[in-house]
Amino acid sequence: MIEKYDHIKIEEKWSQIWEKDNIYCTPDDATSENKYYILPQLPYPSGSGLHVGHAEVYSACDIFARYKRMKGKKVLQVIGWDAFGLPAENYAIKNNVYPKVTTNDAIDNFRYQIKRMGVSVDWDREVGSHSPEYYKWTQWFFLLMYKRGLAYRKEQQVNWCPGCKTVLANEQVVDGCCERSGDKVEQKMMEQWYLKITEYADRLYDDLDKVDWPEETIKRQRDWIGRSEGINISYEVPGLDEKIKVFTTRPDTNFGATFIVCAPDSDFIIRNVEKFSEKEKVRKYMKSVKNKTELERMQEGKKKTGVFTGLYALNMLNNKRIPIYVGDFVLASVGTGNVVGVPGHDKRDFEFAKAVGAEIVRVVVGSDGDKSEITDVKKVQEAEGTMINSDFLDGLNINEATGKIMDYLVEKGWGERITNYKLRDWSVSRQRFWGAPIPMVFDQEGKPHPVPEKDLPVLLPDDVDFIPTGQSPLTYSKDFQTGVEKKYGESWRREVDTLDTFLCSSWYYYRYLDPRNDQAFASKEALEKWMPVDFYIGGPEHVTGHLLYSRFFTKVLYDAGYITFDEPFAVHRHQGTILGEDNRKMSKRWGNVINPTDVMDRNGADTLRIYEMFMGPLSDTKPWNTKGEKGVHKFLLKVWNLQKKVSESFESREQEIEINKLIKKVGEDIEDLSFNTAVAKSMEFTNFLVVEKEVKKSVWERFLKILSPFAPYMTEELWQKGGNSDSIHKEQWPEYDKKLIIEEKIIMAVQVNGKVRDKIEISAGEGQASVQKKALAQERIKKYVEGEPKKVIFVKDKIINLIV
RNA sequence: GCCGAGGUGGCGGAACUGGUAGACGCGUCGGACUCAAAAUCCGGUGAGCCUUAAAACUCGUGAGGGUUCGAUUCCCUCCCUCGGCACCA
Repeated sequence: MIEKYDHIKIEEKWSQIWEKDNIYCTPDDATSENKYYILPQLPYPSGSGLHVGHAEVYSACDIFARYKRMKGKKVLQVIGWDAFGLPAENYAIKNNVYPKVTTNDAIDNFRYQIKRMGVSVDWDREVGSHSPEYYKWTQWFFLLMYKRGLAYRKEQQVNWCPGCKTVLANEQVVDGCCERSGDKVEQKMMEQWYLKITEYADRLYDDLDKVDWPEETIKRQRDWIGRSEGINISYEVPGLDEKIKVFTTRPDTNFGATFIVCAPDSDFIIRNVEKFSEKEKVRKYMKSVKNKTELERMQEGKKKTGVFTGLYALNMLNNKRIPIYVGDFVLASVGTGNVVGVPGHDKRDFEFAKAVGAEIVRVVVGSDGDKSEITDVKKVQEAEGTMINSDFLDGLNINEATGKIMDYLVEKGWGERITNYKLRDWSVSRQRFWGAPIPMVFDQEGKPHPVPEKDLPVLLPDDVDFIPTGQSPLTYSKDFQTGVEKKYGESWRREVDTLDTFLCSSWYYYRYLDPRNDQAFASKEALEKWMPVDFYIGGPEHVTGHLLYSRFFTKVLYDAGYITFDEPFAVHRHQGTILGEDNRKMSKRWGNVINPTDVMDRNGADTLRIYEMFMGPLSDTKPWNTKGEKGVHKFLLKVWNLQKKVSESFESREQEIEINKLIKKVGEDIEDLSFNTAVAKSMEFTNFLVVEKEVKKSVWERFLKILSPFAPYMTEELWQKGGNSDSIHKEQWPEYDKKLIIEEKIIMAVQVNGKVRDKIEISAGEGQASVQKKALAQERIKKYVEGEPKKVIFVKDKIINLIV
């Protein structure tokens, strides 16, 4: 009799042994050739503990890590904590507990759960972004940016969350609301620190060609950067001593331009409003727009409004005078803040033309050949087409015309080719406590100076009142300013804002390489050896935030000469969302939250790992099913019970063939991240062994090996029970024999007129003549085929199709 | 509105470069074990038609069309779901 499968006992036992033997430490003999760096996204240690979504990422990464190790790679697998951030601080405000305390509790809990899952992490390299040893380097990165002219202070309209009482980056505003609290985000003028990510827009856009990321992720990031190639055209404005400049990507339609519209807050308007003959109306309009709240703008939707300035611009292409308007559909921050209106070929321009009564001219004919007047929004022609009413452009298609007129405008000195971006500089100041202090000090005149590197880290003080006032809580800390005057000068003060936590997570993958280094964020040797990350799993929600920022940081490091590569993540994949059993997002509100600890309690860590992989493809959104979880447990039970059939003397060619096929299939599936089918095949194999009388020992041992990345605990137990004294996790991935997995007999479908009518057994590689003869001899085929078929389609080893 | 991903049994999902659709698991039905239940084990299970049963046949991968000996897979049109962006000129 074999003993019962007691997952609790087995898992506790091996956890301790593995930890004692430190079997998952990063190998010393790693080189840049044989290394493999696996990175699960840095988790935020929330108070509610590990989520099944985290467990999915760690399972996938760990299976991959274990597989790579067995294939001879020197694996670095690590974990750390994105420990600063708003939830801990909000909790502190409510319950008056210091964030450091709650955060460290949460980390302890996460660490315990991840260890219990059997994730083969090198715990000596654990990092937390809230430790001074870590944020010293976050501050160092800020100073590096500052030294390179990439960090600057500017007063500007910022996104302000009234709930969190802090500024947000564009990336943290979702549908006009704060992504954390859900409050409607307001616009506010504030002086803030910015990082000049826009300087890297082109490289961030182009270098996406170098990485192996999901196509849609690359596309989304490019859309976010929003590069558009166009031209700035300057038009003379009679009666004004300056020209008006507009940005357009469609200069080909310029013969159809009938007006210009400026944003109410564009530089041109602000500078010249006094000179407008209609200045009263314009001022009134500017004021009314300014008073509009975000909400009112939303409600008004796309309704176009505007007023005439009294000025005209001269379109030098056709010497037409075109009126200049002010309209709030034009955004000051885009292009030059002024647009040229071509109502026949841009819906927004059409709507504006209708609203103010401007002329509409057709200059492009689409594929439908329609040359009629454009009288309705539906007729606005924005697609490909051929130029008309456009002088020397007539007859060209719009792309040729665009090139030609750009050259012409540039040559005449009327225009300048320009690239425009949607990407804005990254606002990094936060009026919150629980973050890394910005390492700057202000002198008597309020001029900022960087804190010298030797004075880092600027420590977060303890004497802080968390009640949000809109001022950073650090403003009220005495400790924080203590000694500043002595160190830097009379009435010098520290910057009291903290850094956006996305700065902490923009470089964490470097710290793992050399986590205890106090001379550098990581040594040159470590960086050279381990980077770039070979495999990175993270959520799709970070495409335009974290992933973009990390790439930016890496490029800055590259330019500063610290590293020799300029993309951090060679391969990146996303995990999908795991829904509750009711197909809704897991939430306390719905009471449908599945807790990984409960799963491990009832069925074990191995079941948790395998079930999460078996649910479906990694990147899919998929619902949890507790019954399915049980099915996986049953599978492990079957494997467990097989141990009694293992026999050293038993021989079986069939088992030999099947295990060889399985080794091939599981290996390939892991490489493709098709963990679900790898599990399915292992189940099939188990079902096959269940009906066997005995199991050949070497087949059994190879099976345990390929199952070990998925079920590290049970396979270790069975491995050592079977007489092995060292860990199964130090074993190599078994090789398969190509000759053995070639099918000898094939069941071939016989089709008549494309419909399957029968199946015959043939030997592999059998020729057409022989197969056809067999097929025609079948009783069921005879029913359909009288005499010779008209035509026969034969694909070797696949199909025979008889056409009658 | 635009962009992206995707629609396969009762459910989660399989299916190589076009070649036996529905692997594997769940559920369900029937059986074994049991005084009984749970657990476990064995067998059936896309729909329809017919039926005591079996065989056979027909239909089936969101809808409609096309290419092909053959389409879940390729092409066109449309519908729906999810995700992203949202006056970006």
